[in-house]
Formats: sequence, structure tokens, C-alpha cells
Amino acid sequence: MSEIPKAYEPSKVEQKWYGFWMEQGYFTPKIDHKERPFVIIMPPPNVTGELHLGHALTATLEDIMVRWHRMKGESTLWLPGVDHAGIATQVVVEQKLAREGIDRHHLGREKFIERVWEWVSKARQSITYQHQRLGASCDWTRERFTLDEGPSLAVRTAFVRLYNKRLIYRGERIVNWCPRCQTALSDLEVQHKDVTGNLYYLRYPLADGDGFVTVATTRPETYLGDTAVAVNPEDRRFKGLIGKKVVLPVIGRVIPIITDSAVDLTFGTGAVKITPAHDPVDFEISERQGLPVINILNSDATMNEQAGPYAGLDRFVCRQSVLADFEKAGLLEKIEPHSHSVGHCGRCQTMIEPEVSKQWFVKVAPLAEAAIKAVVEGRITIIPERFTKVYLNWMENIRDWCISRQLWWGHRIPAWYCHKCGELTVTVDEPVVCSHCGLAEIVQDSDVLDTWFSSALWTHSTLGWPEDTEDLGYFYPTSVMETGYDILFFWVARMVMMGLEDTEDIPFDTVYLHGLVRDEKGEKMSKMRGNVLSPIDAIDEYGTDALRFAVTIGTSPGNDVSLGRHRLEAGRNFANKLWNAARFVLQSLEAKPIEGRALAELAVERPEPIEDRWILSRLSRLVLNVNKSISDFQFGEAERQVHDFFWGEFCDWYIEIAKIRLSQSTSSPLPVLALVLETTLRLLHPFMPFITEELWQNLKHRSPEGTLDSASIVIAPYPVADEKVIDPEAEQVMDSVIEIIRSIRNARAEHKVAAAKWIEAQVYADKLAPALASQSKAIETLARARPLVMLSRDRRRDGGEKALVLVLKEAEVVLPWAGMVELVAEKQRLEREISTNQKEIARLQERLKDAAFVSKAPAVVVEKERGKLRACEDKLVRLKQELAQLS
RNA sequence: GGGCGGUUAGCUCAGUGGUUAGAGCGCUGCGUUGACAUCGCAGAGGUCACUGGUUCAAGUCCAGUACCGCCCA
Repeated sequence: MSEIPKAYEPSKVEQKWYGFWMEQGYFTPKIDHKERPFVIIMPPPNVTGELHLGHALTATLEDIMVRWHRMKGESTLWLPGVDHAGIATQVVVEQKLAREGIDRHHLGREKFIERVWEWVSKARQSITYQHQRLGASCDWTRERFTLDEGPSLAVRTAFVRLYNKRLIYRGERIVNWCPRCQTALSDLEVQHKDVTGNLYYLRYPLADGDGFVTVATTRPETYLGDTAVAVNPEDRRFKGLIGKKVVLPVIGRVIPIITDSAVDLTFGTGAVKITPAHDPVDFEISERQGLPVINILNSDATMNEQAGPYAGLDRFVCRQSVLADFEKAGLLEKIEPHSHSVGHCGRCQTMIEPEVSKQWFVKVAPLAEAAIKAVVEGRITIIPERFTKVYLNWMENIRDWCISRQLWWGHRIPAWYCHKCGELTVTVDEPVVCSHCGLAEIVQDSDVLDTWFSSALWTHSTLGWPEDTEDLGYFYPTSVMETGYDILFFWVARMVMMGLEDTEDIPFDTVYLHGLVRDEKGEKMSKMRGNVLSPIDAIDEYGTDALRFAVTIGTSPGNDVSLGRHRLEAGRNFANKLWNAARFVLQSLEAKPIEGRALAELAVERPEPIEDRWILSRLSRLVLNVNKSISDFQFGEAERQVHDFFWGEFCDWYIEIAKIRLSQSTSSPLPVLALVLETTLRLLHPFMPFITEELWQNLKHRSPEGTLDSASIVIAPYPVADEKVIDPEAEQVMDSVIEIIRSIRNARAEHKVAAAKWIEAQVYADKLAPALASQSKAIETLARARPLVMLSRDRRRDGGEKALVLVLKEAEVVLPWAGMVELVAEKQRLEREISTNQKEIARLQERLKDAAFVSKAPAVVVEKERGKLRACEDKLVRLKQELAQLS
């Protein structure tokens, strides 16, 4: 039939069906208070730009779940959204402006924000478009942006509530300062890297008398901020020095030698310099000991006026300068190579400066308590399970969260300072006057919140919280939070805390964490390596379904996925296989339409031909296993099962056998062909939505009225297994048929029989003989064996002519190839087979002799082994008979 | 320093205690048969990293070792 192309062309069908689905409104759920809905809130991609393969994986996995539940008839919501991504977006837009020669400071905050919004509107369109190309069946009518009015109100509300509960506070703490981004960062945004640097031993002269104390440091320039030297109280080496004073060289500041038990006796000389403004441990010591805190850095990591003669120098230039001066004065004792861990900005890789700064913090410990409980008590399940420990470990050692950022792009902190009374006003709505003194001299905090603060509210803010909306009531708590394991702390953990805090309910009951997408060699994709693959490019070249197949088949939760050209090709090839098998069925239907019978009836009425019973039995098992796998979140496994069934059983065997019947006027295999195809399409639809819809619609148009009554496969019911159809007898017969055909093909190939040549064959069997005889046409055609004789074993004539005899599980195949058979080689072959068979028998006997095995193993397993032994023994007898014939 | 993961065919990976451990790709040989060369048929290819333990039974569970990777500090 000419109207169906020979190869699947994804670009011709994908957009058409996505448009149709949208028009029909399939992705917008109906609220039905009698039924529990299935809900996924999509992890919002950053509005910085393009989607990458990680997003494609996210979208595919979520779409699989969502489409499955939708087909099961559940009210299903997949809510999409986009994240404003504070620093990242600000940087992207700054870079764009820089190319136009514009600096944001010259532009001013308001104008700059306008430019960011311009960027955002374009980026959002592009992200939406890309998700739609991926086939994502999300409800676009509910799409949210983190800076939308609703989520923004949620952010201010959550902030104010926490502030009023004293769980948000403003204070001077050591924070991670990125000199390039010019903002504070949370601990999570800092990446620790091992750096080989030096340990510098500096001598601080004693203020009275001779001598000095030597301290070791990796950052000599910070001596400018030293306010003490500390030793461990247990350390006898410094007994006489405690309470004395030293003079800081060059700047001449006099500082005391103190004791603190936090000092490590084994590090350096045992005496450490204390720089409270630039080291977290030193800061704690200073608080305990009441030491002054001297900040020596400007925000761009140049030295400030506290640095005396070094003021204005870059931190690294200053280091060299300080070292030179110490050296000159004979105060640099030695330099040792030293490897230590240094924090870098997760965004720009600049070396972080720990620095005292006044910032906003969330006191997280009380929130974590509830979040721990939710997981420990099993109200939230994490898949794969091993991440539960990671989650709990992080929660149990949690530290306060610095949430203020010195950026322009983001949620402005809802706090106002009063010029008159100096008090703070923290409110959801913009205040007109100071809530303390009532005067209007107030100004809002210029900082914005950490982007992850708004992300933490995402499951409820998207549904309308803090308003008591219908969506919130119906769709919250959500069902599954699916995302990459790399943002377990950044996002998932915080969502649990804030969800519980704001709504007093869990935000989701299941967390599904997927792995990272890597390239074919298992390397992380990055622009630097040049191994980045864009999802849209992959779709253009191979099709959406191929991409979705490639990222998910044979993968398992939490494990990384290697993706390359070869996997995409495999996806495309499978799609093409589906296409062509369907093309065959559709063409056949065209030639001989099925008359007025519903496909579903077939499974029930037990068709006559064994191959029909077989394929329906196999299909039924498949349906059972696929549903089980999906329920267990084993999507890669489910997909593999459908793939193997469709290609390896339906195409390779059933269709090939069906062709014989199609060319005859006997009972038609068409209803079964159509039924199996149609069921497989529905099984596969969550994984490969486009091709399955295209083929399903084709099938629908060629099927009797009322057979397929859904308007789309999207809303067709997901297959449910009919266990009555499982037919072990038919499976046994077909297993044997396949074994016979394979053994003949094998013999042909081994003996180099031309592919086109017909060969004579005889098949002898025992109890299966009648059933096998019904398959003689199939054996004849598929093994290219003619004339083919099929008889019961007792009709076998004794030897005589030379022949090749293949002893199989249920049958013997005799190929009378007088001229080609070498007696010696045949004897050797049979002897080899006998030997392996005997080994197997010995193994099984050993096992069954073992009283412990027979009594302790489940009866089914023991019976299975007995069956195997019987089969082996039976085969051995027949092998020996054949060997005897040859001698 | 603490923790987690990985180690299975040439490569990338599945394998949720119970046949003789699988798939895709690659490889070898044959094949242009009316669904499909994006294909078909046949085949080769494995000490499941190593050592010990639990169990009737271990690639699978436990402990240790080695190497690789990741997270946290």
C-alpha cells in the first residue's frame, strides 16, 4: 500500500499529534473529589536558556508516569514551570549586555530588570517549545514561573511566617563570598576542591623581649586581620607564652596569645593565627573569647583600608607582597607544600572568600526535624532507597541557610529598615510606614532571596498556596517528585522542610531520583569537552520517540545513563520496526478487513490455532510484567520487555507464521495480528507517544466500527492482563516449533546450504507430535524444509541411509543428507552433546539428592529441577540411540 | 577525614536469592523471499574485580581488599 511510507518519518507526525492533544485538552485534568489524583510538579528548568539531555530525561520519565496514570483513568496533573534562576540568569543577561558594551550598574536596577524580563519571555517560549517537542503531556494551563504573582506571594508569606516564628533572622556570620558574583552564597553553592598550595610558617615577634611565635597558614595575607594567636591549653610547648603579646609585622598591631581547646596541636607549630573575619573556626573562637573582628577585604577581594600599606592590592598580589616583606625581615621561617580543600563558587568557579557579613539566615534545624520524621516514618519514600541515608545524614547535620543574595534579579526580601527608629518591618505587603514608630522613613532591603528559597515552596506555591484554592485542596500533597540526585539537598530536602512547615503536610509521597546523562564513554557532558548533545538536535535527527527510548531503556533509578549516537540509532530502529510491523498489519487489513468483531472478544474466545494461543499467552504475560514494572518505577525494564516481546516474538515469529495463513483462505490471523499490535501500542504509548498515536489512529480507521472507541490513544485504557489467556501448553508447543526451525536453520548454515535451497527433513516427536504436525507449514516455510515429514516417534524407520540427526527437547529432526554427512564428525558431535548432557544430569542429580535442598527449597523450585532432570534424561536416551545407529 | 556508588561479553549497560547470566552496539559468515537493509538468518564472545562468610541455593545478601567515580566536611 503506497500511502504508508516505508520508513517512519517522525517529523511528519509529531507536531500534528501534539497539536491535536492540546486541542482536545487531554492534559488538563478533571477535578473529581471522589478519586485521588496522580500529580507531578515538574522541576522548573532555569530560564537561562536551552534544555539539555538531563531535562529530556526528566521530561521523559515524568511523562511515562503521567501518561500511564492518565491511561489508567486517573485524574492526572503534570504541572510545568520555569525557574527565574537568580544568579545564573543575571549572569547570562549581564554577559549579553556586555557584548553590547553595557554594564548593569550604568543601566541601573530598574532598567536592568526590564532587560532581564525581555530575556525571560523569549527563554520561556523556547523552553515550552522544547518540552512540547519532547512530547511532554503537561497541563500548560497551569504553567507557573517562580516570579509570577502567586509564587511571589507564597515566597513573601513563607518568609514572614518564618520571621515571626524566629526561624529567619538577620545576623553577622561568616558566609561564603564570591568576589566575582559579588554576593553571599549558601554552603551548598560552594564546591570544595583539593588544591596543592603551601603552608607558610610566619614568625610573629613577641611584644616584650626577644623571640617570636611561629604560626602556620595557607593564606598569609590574612595576617592583616589577625586579632590573636591561639594555642591549645594542653600544649606544654607554649606554657610560658600564654598571656603574652605579639606584634604583627609591618602594620604593628599588638595581639594577645590566648588558649582555646579548638586548636589542633598537630597542625603546623601548634600555634595558630586567629582571623575572625575570614575563617569560620576563628570566628567562633572570637565569639567565645570576645576578640575583635577585622575585615580586611573589599567586596571584590582587593584589600581594604585595614590592610595599611597593602590597601588596594588584589588578594593574591597582596599574598606575594606580604611574603616578600616577611622574607626581608627574616620572619618567613619556611614554606612547606600543602594540599588542602578550597571552596569555589559553584556558578563561576572563582575562589570563595569566607567573610563576615550581615546576611539573612534560615534556622533550619527545627524544620529538619519534621523532614527527618516524614522519611523515617515512611510517609515519604525515596527511590532508589540508598538515597534515604544520604538525605538523613544531611538533614541531621544541617547548618543554617544563608538566603540573602546581593543580586538584582529575584524575590526582593520583604523587610524594610526605618531610618528613624532603626527597627525592622517585615510584612507580606509593602508597608507605608514603619510598624514600630509609624513614620514613613522606611527603605526596603536591597537584597533578593536565594532562588532555592522559592523553589522550596514550589509544590504548594504552584497550586495556589497561601490561598486556599481548589487546586491546593485537590492536588496537594502531590504524588511523585522526580528529579536528578544532584539536587537532593538543594531542592528535594528543602521542599520537604518547607512543604511541611507551610502546609503541615508532606509535599509528595515518593521521591524518584534519576542519574546523570553522560556521553557514550561515560564522561560527563560539558561544553568544555564538546560532547554536549542537544535534545532538539537529537529529535530532529532521530525523532522524539527514539530519543525517549534511548534515554530510558535498560536504565535503572539513580544510575547514570550513557547516551550516544548508537543508542539513538537503536531507538530510531525500534521505532522503524514498529512502523513496519504495523505497516504490514495495516496493509493486510486493507486487503481483507476484519468483519464486525471487536478485538477484545478474541482474547476471551480462545482461538483455535496454536500460534494464536501462544502469542496471546505471551502478550498476557507481558502486560502483567509491564504493569508490575511500572508500578515499581522500573521503567527501563518495562520498556525492554515490550521491546523484546515485540521484536523477538511478535515480529520474528508470529508475523512470519501468520504470513502463511494470510496467503491461504483458512482461518485468518488478522484479528490476532491487530489485537497484539493494538495492545502493544497502548503498552508502549507512555514511552513512545508519537509513533504509537500515529499507528493507533491508523489501526482505528481500519478496524470495525466500535472496536477502538477512544478518540486518542492518550485516553485509551492501559492494557490489563487477562490471566485466563495464559496457555502453558501452547507455549510448550511453540517453544518446540521454534527449536525445530532454529536447529534446521543452524544445520543449514553450518553445512553451508544455499539460502534459497529447499531441503528434505523429517521430524519425529512423541506426545507433542499431533500439535507439532499442525505447525508443519510453519516449519516447512521458515526452515525452508521440503519435503517435510512429521511423524510420531514410533513410525521412525531404522537408519539405513546416512543422515544428520538433531536431537531436541521434544523431537528429533532428521536431515537425510547422504552426500554431505561425515560419519566421524557426526559421531563426535553426538558424543559432545552426550557429554554436556551427562554433566548437566549429574549436576541435577547431585542437587536433588541433597535432602536439605529438597526439604528447604520451595516445592515449585524442586519440581522445576525434577522436570529439568527428566527432560535431560529423556534427551540422553535419545542421543545414545542415535549414536548407536551410527556405529 | 566521613559517606555513597560502581567493577558483569570488545564497548555502553540491564539483571528486585531459584534454568546453562542477558540486551543494544560492535565483530564473523550468509542473505536484495511482497512489513522492515533503520532489515533477516546463523554464530563467536563471560573466572559476574579479588578474598572470606551466610544460605538447600549467591552476579544478587554480609564482611574485608583493590581500583574507578561521586557526595559531604
